[in-house]
Amino acid sequence: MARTTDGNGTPVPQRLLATATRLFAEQGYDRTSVQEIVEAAGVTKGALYHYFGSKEDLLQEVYSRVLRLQQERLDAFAGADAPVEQRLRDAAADVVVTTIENLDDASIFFRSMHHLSPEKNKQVRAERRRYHERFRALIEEGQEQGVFSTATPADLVVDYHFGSVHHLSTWYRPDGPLSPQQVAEHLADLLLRALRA
Amino acid sequence: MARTTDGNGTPVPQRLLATATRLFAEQGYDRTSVQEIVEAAGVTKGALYHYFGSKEDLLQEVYSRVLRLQQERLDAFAGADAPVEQRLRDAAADVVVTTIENLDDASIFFRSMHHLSPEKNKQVRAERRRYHERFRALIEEGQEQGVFSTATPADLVVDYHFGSVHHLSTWYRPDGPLSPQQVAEHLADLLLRALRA
DNA sequence: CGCCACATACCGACCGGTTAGTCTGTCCAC
DNA sequence: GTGGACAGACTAACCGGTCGGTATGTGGCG
Repeated sequence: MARTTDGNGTPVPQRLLATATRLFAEQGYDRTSVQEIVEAAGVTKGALYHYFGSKEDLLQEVYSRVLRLQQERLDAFAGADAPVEQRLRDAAADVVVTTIENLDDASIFFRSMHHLSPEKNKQVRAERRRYHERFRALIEEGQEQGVFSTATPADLVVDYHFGSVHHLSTWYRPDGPLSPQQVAEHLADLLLRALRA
Repeated sequence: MARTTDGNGTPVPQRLLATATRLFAEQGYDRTSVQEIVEAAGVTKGALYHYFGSKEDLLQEVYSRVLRLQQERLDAFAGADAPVEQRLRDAAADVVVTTIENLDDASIFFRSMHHLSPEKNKQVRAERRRYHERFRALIEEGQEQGVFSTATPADLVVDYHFGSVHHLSTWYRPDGPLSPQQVAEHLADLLLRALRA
């Protein structure tokens, strides 16, 4: 029997990544020791360093997974065949839902960015900027068509919205009164109302 | 001659706190060693532990300073003699300016909260809730008077705005094109426009 | 004025504990 | 029997915090 699945059904690398994600979100990157991760995943350090080059690689994996997912979803919504205000609303609401559904990833993302080495950080920032710019383009499109106000620079509007998305991991609780979809609707509403020409 | 000022003009405790604030903001709490702090402040560990009980106390000092300041300012703006939309706008803009002017404090605040011990964390959260509720009351006042839309729960609006404030430490750069006041005007505008009845 | 008693401010060697990462060895599948 | 998939003991570098000691200042007293 291949050791890669051990007692559990999921292969070791995935299990390590999932465990690390949970622990990083709960305790923070620096407060989580490699020993803790491997124990929780039911393996030893040998296994971890067999699949990952370093503890930091584990963190970077979380980042690239999140970024890839969000970028794909944004591309889909932004490129849809609908009026720009509809496309922006859908994209804005979707990123809220996706963030809430992966709250662990989100809190790691915003809290532990500065733990990455300069090169990896640069890489992440670059990908993030691409995402940012895609979103901004959507707003600018609406401004040019006259359906969105031009009172506020598009850049700032993007940061305004992503600020609230970023903040979700601080206050949103799954057992609270609002479902992810409801929160998403409200936040998208606020954005669209702020943008009314 | 009193040693408290050593070669430098500022007294040792303040110097230690200022140095720690800068380093915590630059590298994060866990990544900053006590040794590093005392070296940068030009003293030794003996001095630090003479004035502070622990490394954590240093962090808590930052928190209580920020919270006290913001609460005072909010109280002043919220209790002013002006229409509610004016008071909200002023308060919303002021917290942006104050945050930008103390960006180090702000990034520590949001990034290192979970590094505080449970008791201290609870204390900080309680103070933060008071602040949150004061702000919410302002919005509810406007909603009751019919000048603000009731489409979005006041709670969520508060989190929406503070999300963007929180996010400032991620993207705002002093050498960017916008002054703190300009950013504050824009963000307050966005909030007020989103709230138009 | 001079001297002693004490407090304050700080130094820096040191301690127990923890950490990320390494390395050698074992075991099983093919 | 060869190579991938791990196990787990080990290391070297730190870490926060402590502690005995010292230099300087201050107030009381004769």
